[in-house]
Amino acid sequence: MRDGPDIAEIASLIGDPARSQMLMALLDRRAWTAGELAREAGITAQTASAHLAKLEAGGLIVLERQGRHRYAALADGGVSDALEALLRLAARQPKPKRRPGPRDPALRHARSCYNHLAGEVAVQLADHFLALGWLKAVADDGWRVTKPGERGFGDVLGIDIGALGERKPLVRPCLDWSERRPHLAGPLGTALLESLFSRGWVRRGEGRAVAFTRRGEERVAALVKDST
Amino acid sequence: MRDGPDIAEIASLIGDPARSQMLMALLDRRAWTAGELAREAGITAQTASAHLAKLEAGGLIVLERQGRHRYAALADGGVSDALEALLRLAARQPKPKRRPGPRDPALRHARSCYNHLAGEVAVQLADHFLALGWLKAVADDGWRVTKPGERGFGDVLGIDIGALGERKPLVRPCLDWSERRPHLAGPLGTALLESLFSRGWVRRGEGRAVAFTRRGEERVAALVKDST
DNA sequence: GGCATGTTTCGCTGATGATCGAACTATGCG
DNA sequence: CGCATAGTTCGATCATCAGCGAAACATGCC
Repeated sequence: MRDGPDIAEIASLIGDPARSQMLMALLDRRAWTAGELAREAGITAQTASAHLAKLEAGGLIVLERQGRHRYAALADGGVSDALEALLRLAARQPKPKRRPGPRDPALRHARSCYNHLAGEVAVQLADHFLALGWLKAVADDGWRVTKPGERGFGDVLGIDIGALGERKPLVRPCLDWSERRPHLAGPLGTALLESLFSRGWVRRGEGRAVAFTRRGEERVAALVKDST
Repeated sequence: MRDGPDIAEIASLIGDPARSQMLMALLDRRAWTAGELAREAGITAQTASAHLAKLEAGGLIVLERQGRHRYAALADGGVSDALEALLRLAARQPKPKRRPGPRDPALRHARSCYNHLAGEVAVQLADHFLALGWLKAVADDGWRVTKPGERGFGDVLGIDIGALGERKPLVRPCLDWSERRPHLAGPLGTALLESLFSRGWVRRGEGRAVAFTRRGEERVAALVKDST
């Protein structure tokens, strides 16, 4: 005799490691094929197929056939809200059993973390934005974009803060796995990575690695030096 | 080789039916003893003990010994945020396998749903507040308290809207299990139920039932008739 | 048509984890 | 001191479900 909706069913859908990894990948708001998600989660195609069917039945994702591919995407904003809330919860747990960081130097330097930038460079950029006063630390471990920040992100990086919408946390700190210090996540973090791609400052490398182009390396180095 | 925090671990903690039921109970922001939670979840004390240990290890709850009791409470607002996000996700799923509603007429009429009021009366009240313009429907299936609403809730029910704090959704619709129409949830829903208790309009009945006193029945009937 | 690729279905196996009975410890009461 | 109540630990059982191999199905390309 329970009242209200069944939260356990939804949570246990997210609670499987393979499924949660797929959902994390989908947080970038793009649609992924079943095969891509299988590879991302490190499972075979059969298993992935079963997982996708369950996620769809649970209303967490929508599936669309297109040719011989089947694209999956998060069902709506409510789903990403829930995932992000869980992410925030999970982020604050110390993880003693985890390795201190990626062994690959390229990964240490710059990599993608879901839909934003992580690694050495990402942490340096966060420091830089804070030092310039583009971001301000606010209560409860949060960050806020300042007025100068709105101008700065627009002028220097071509990011229109206003266009990012009203989503509650426009930017929030995400603890960097290798650096153990925060880098930018949230809509602004996503926009930052997209800006770097579209300006040709970075390219996708092996796996999660992100390779800086010569021009990108120079521009970012100049930015960071500027603030010290 | 995963990046970022482990969302699956947290989600699977919530994903167990017994544990999720305990967490739902704890959403009322009070501290419950281990035994109470065991009864609430319909499991034995041993099992509950194991669950509580896991929830604590996962950082979802905090435990405090006091004499021979052990009180459990949600760790912080981040946890209830995540639970509410999941609740919102779960609420929109049709549940064909579930019975249409409680058989007990008393339960149909008025009962508590987590920390707010549910049942016939609760839905009537929601209709009433909307009709009076105290609440306004806003985008994305939400509700907002209007200026007249702030005065009304204060004058008629003694609820100080300003004192409810800045928690993002001050009020949100919660689909009523028996009526299949929304009633008030969120901080305002909680305050409403508390107001009814403190004014002596309702008393706790058997289980989840809420019994209206003679005076309470009259006052609510007058309120609702007013708006038609 | 024939072939490669992407996806799904079927059947089985194995591991995880929830559950409870029983016994044990800790606290409060008289 | 006993006694009662609250909570925990231990061990064993049992159901659930992720996972994969094998084979089928679907689609696009030549």
